[in-house]
Amino acid sequence: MKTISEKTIERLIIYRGLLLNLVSDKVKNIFSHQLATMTGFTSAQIRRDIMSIGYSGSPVRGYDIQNLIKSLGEFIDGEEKQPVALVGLGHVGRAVLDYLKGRRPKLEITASFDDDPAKVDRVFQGCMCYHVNDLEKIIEKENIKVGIIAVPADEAQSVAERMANAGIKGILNYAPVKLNIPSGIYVENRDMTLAVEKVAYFARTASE
Amino acid sequence: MKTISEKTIERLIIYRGLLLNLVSDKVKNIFSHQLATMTGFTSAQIRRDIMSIGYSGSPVRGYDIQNLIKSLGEFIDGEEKQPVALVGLGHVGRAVLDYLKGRRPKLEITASFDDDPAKVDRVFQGCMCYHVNDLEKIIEKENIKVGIIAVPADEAQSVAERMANAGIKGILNYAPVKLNIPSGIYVENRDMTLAVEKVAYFARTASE
DNA sequence: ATAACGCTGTTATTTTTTTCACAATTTAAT
DNA sequence: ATTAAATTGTGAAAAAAATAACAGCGTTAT
Ligand SMILES: NC(=O)c1ccc[n+]([C@@H]2O[C@H](COP(=O)([O-])OP(=O)(O)OC[C@H]3O[C@@H](n4cnc5c(N)ncnc54)[C@H](O)[C@@H]3O)[C@@H](O)[C@H]2O)c1
Ligand SMILES: NC(=O)c1ccc[n+]([C@@H]2O[C@H](COP(=O)([O-])OP(=O)(O)OC[C@H]3O[C@@H](n4cnc5c(N)ncnc54)[C@H](O)[C@@H]3O)[C@@H](O)[C@H]2O)c1
Repeated sequence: MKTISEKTIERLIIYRGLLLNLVSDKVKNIFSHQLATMTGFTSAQIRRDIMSIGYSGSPVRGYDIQNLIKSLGEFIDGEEKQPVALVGLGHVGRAVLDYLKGRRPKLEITASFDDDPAKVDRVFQGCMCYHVNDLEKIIEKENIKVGIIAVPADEAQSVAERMANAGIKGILNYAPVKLNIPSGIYVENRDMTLAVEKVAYFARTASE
Repeated sequence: MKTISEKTIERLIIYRGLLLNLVSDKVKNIFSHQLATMTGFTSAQIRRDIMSIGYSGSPVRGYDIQNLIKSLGEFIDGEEKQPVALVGLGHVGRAVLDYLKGRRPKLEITASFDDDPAKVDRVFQGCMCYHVNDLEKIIEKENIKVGIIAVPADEAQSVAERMANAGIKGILNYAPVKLNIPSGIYVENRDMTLAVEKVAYFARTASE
């Protein structure tokens, strides 16, 4: 199968989210141009993206919503449920934990870690908080491949290294630092300062 | 001046953040290939980006760190301080407010809004929380052009419309919905589910 | 002075991503 | 059956982004 770009994956995820929100008994099908209006992408882009996962619609009828959701799901999520580890139960960690809870059946934060005695060994949102010392042990035992970093900036690198050692293959990093880890591990950075600065730049220059 | 792409802006912001973190009296200059190692971009890319804001380094010496930070700052931030409005003081809103506090001199959340009586008319991190009913009034009075949305998903569209009405030009949206607002307003979406799904996808497929 | 070095600035090239445009196809109407 | 209508799937074109390549220059060593 041809490799799919990061941008395409992002759009596919957007389509799936959108479709999940409009499931109804009334409408069974949807056209690429409708998805285009809803997302702001072009219809050609959408047809191409959907083509790339091997799903086919029908001319005249468009795409069958239920089947498309199913195909997108298989492509994005794979077969098995993916457990996720979260490190750092501060503001950000808690928001993330609350938010993901029950939202995607195939993704669940099954283990969290902190080094604050007030948090360790308690259960948050149904998720056990372990001491960060046990990180490798738990991640290996539960065969977790996805990690979220929500610790202060100067702890992030060390957490990332330990995740890498424990066999994590993808990291979502909320700390505002570039992580230095072996290639082969996918890292997605979500730096809030960057986001605000970017919006501020376009807000400022748009009006000139 | 030629218009600068979104991707370039993101990288410029990354360079600036990085340089701010390594300010020291020891090292005065930096080479494009050093920035390349630190960021993971190529040196050619970096020279090109820096060129695009009109800054020039010196052969042999590379870039003067202080001057480069200054040029990047002028380009990214502009002259004047930019006030920012935050709507929704839940988990996400609070994290954002705490986090941005004092981090960028030119960016400050000067007004926040909620509809929860327990929060309205109180001060959080030095930032006044107004009732969301007064949104237009305050935003217009303080001439705010940048807004952050951190309210529940089904409130986001209405908040966005009110922001647009009040003259906001850029929105950072943490709610997992596509906002429908007039063109000319820049919108940056930060959907956490999307981020986790993306990382999970690459974690899963990388190891195959 | 001058030569050698190693960098930047910038043009050219390549690669990737998006858009265009239309033949093929399915359905519904006649 | 035949026609008309409207959409998909996709090759081709265009646009955007990244990389490569190197001339020219400032610095340093000699
Ligand atoms: N991307 C964003 O939107 C955003 C917003 C705010 C903050 N941040 C960043 O996210 C990170 C967390 O922010 P926060 O506001 O939640 O901070 P916080 O201080 O509220 O939470 C940090 C948590 O990590 C725990 N911790 C500290 N060191 C640890 C370690 N070595 N191992 C395990 N746990 C450890 C602390 O006990 C605490 O519970 C910071 O790096 C911050 O800069 C990002
Ligand atoms: N992008 C992310 O990383 C991420 C993570 C978690 C949550 N979220 C999203 O961010 C948003 C906020 O999440 P949260 O966990 O902070 O939720 P929350 O419920 O903790 O906070 C929402 C806040 O908005 C206020 N509010 C509600 N309606 C309002 C209105 N009409 N006007 C003004 N204020 C109003 C509430 O009083 C509350 O203080 C949600 O849309 C959620 O889906 C995003």
